[in-house]
Amino acid sequence: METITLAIVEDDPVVRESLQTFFGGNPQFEVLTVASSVETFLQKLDAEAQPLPEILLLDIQLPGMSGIEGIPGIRERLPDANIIMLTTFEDSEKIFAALCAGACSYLTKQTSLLKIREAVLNVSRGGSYMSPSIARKVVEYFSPKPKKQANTTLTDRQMDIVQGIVDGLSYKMIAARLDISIDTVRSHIMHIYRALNINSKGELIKRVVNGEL
Amino acid sequence: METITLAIVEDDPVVRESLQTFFGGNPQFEVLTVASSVETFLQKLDAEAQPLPEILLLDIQLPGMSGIEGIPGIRERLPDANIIMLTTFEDSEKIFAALCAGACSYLTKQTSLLKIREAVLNVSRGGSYMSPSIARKVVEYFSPKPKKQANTTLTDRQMDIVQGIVDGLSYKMIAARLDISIDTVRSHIMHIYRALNINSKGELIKRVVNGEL
DNA sequence: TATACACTAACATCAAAATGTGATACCTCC
DNA sequence: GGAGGTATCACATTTTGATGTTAGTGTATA
Repeated sequence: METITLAIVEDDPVVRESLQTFFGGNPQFEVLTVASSVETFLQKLDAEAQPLPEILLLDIQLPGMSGIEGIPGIRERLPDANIIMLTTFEDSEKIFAALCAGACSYLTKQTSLLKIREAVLNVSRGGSYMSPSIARKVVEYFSPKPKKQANTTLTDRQMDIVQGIVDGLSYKMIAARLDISIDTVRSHIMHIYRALNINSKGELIKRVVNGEL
Repeated sequence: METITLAIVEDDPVVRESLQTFFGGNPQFEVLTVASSVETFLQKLDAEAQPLPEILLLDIQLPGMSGIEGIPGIRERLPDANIIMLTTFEDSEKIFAALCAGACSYLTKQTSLLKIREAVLNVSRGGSYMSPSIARKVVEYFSPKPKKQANTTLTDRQMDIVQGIVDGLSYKMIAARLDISIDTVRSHIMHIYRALNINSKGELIKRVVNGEL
């Protein structure tokens, strides 16, 4: 089995050393770099011309730049590394900020070393692992939304018109596409605007693109 | 420890009975209903006025209605149940369809019974668990997109104008909001359109809402 | 310092959109 | 069979949007 190379960025010395000892003492892993902030981590990467880690364990609450803020910079230097967040924060905002920045796994600090090891292995194999509470928040992101207000139902024909507008067509082009007169298009649009309580193409497009229709 | 009530919907008799035996033989769990299709599952729920399961293990490939198609109907009768998908499919389309329908966990069928048990426990505690390969696809949904083409950078002032348009304001209203003349607004918009190679508010709004700016 | 560029603004023009009224025709539902 | 809704179209008006040119002012950078 190949060894998995790691880096650890964590400011709490207790946690940091615990991780270092745990992974350092396991021949399956090799801890290449340990730092207590994003800034020092990047410096160390520059200084030592060492092999690059495959996986990075990254805290969020750090002196200086936060872990999340640091992700873009880290990914620039380590484009192939997988980033595992390891943090006490469980609020959706931070979770999604981290994932959107490019983290591929997110663990709470209560996670046992064994589970962290499992996460590292999974990530190394191209998978991922998230703490249960985090995973729940992530799946809930997808679950049926509370319906962004009454889907003021438009008729089929009205939806044809809406589609034309969203496609960037002028009234004239919509008329041609649907083979009706431009005045009919105007009439439809007036009714649509009234039904939705709007008064410009812009608002209509926003609603559609936001999935509110 | 409270017993966790389960239902199983799975057409493959081997898998079904294996699950039934495993969970049935563990006093921590109670298997209330077992069915081989969504239709028969719902019938059984109606027929037997039994306690409702907290957690449902649901296959996707089923005779008749697919597991995913069945989720909305199931959630109507079991609004409080947590649905764990258990399936061979690993394509993003099915994963996201299931999650969007309201599933709260997604396991591949290779998952060991012990891991399935872990998933059930996690879900029962209000968390979630996904197979590593599934979890990876889910986090990748969030990860930085391949940058939908050059982020043609607009200036701060231009972004102010864009914001106004996206907010559904007319040129006149934007001018008032930014305390500049309407001609200046026009001038900015002309430059913005040129920079982005577009020629209408509609296209601009579409780009912004799609996060291409 | 000279060049480039962002922001501001006025003036102008044509195309398009927003809004209104009125009218015919076709459904469906009571 | 009449009431109400949808779809169709015409005609008309006002407002907005899209595009262009020109130009003064400030700032940053080569």
